[in-house]
Amino acid sequence: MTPKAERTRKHILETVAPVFTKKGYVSTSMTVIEHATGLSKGAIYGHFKTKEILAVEAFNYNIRELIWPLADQMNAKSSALKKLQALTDYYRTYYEGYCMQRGGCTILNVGVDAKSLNPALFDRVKVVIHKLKGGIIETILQGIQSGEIRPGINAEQYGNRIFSMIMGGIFSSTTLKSPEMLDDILDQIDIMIATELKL
Amino acid sequence: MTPKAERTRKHILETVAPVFTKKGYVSTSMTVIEHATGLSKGAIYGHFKTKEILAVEAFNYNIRELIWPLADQMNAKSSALKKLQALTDYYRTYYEGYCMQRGGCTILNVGVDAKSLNPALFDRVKVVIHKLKGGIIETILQGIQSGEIRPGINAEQYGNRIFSMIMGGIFSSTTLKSPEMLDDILDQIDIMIATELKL
DNA sequence: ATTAAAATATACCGATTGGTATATTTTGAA
DNA sequence: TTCAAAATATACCAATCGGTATATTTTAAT
Repeated sequence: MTPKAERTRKHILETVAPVFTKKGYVSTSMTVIEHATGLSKGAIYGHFKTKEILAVEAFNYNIRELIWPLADQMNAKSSALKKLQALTDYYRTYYEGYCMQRGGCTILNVGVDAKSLNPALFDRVKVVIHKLKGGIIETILQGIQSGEIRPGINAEQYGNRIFSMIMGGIFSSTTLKSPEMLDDILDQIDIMIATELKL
Repeated sequence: MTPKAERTRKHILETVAPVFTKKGYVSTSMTVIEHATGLSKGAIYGHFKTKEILAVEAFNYNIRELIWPLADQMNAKSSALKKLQALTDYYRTYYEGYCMQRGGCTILNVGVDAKSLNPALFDRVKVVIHKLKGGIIETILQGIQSGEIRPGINAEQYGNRIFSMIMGGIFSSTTLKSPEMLDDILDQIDIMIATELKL
């Protein structure tokens, strides 16, 4: 790929990704994409064969920028409990740092939007959710092995709980425009970790 | 209104409400509505002035069937703790009883979908959420007054938590098609009530 | 049974949808 | 500087969008 093409491709993805997150797949028309990117349909279709493919790649772009920093922050810690702390800390800055700038939570919005509208995209969301949840579960298991977390703990159960609580907090915060609701849920997760998981 | 008109109006709303919930506002075209109801555009526009009005009324129809049974089940109990138990019990049968038959959770789906697509509808969702949350908060306050719940409890905080956890559980369950995730969150809420709220 | 009104169907409207064929411009190696 | 290839713009396509004017059918009171 030509350097110019690579630049344009990235430009399209980074300007279009938040639009898809905010407006959804169907409502983000090619005309909207033309205006947002300042490019013509010819240019856009030169880089992405269909709108559906563009939506999937935009989602992947969002996830790359969303999951990587989170994984980095978690991996920077060696202790399992500190990794979980890094998780809640990440989402404490999430609302203002990511959500507001990217048209909402990509996982939540695309998860709801693509379910019965774009099967390829919905499959991708499910994979990402499984990865995210899997990371939490793995951390809990690591904590059990290292003696930080109580051995009797059901890692998958708590992984599901933590994930669901974060998603619920994001839904409440974004629809009611009150970041405190997410913060409070994150505090609750911290308490749950300290009182139920911690050995 | 003529009895026939009233029947047709109800027929439209009850067949179209789950479609809007499932496919979202923009993707539910008038052609889709024609096929779903077996009626023509002429008939539909005879009962509802615009698509936006139809969507709002379909949402109200959904909520009427969603919130009323919940309110009934809660009001049937006199004790605050039993009212909260009725809340979690309601959502324990929710996934199979309502969600699956109505194209998903109306509050979650419309909350995400209408946010940047249909302001009138989004305002309605916010009102409904406030009512639902308000009912939980009121119940907690009643429990404090009756001596069932610890006096120091922040009712609004716990109301927000319970609501967010339910929404998060519904999101997880519906996107991953695993009802157990919602059930587990509901168990967690019960535990939270028993260990933190209960006097 | 008649009949005006109410309910519904038909046929159409301009605008917009995703997508494409082709013309034009831009790029970068020679 | 030249020039083929790559990138982008233009102009268009059929299909579908929400909505409406009008014709037809159905209703229900007389």
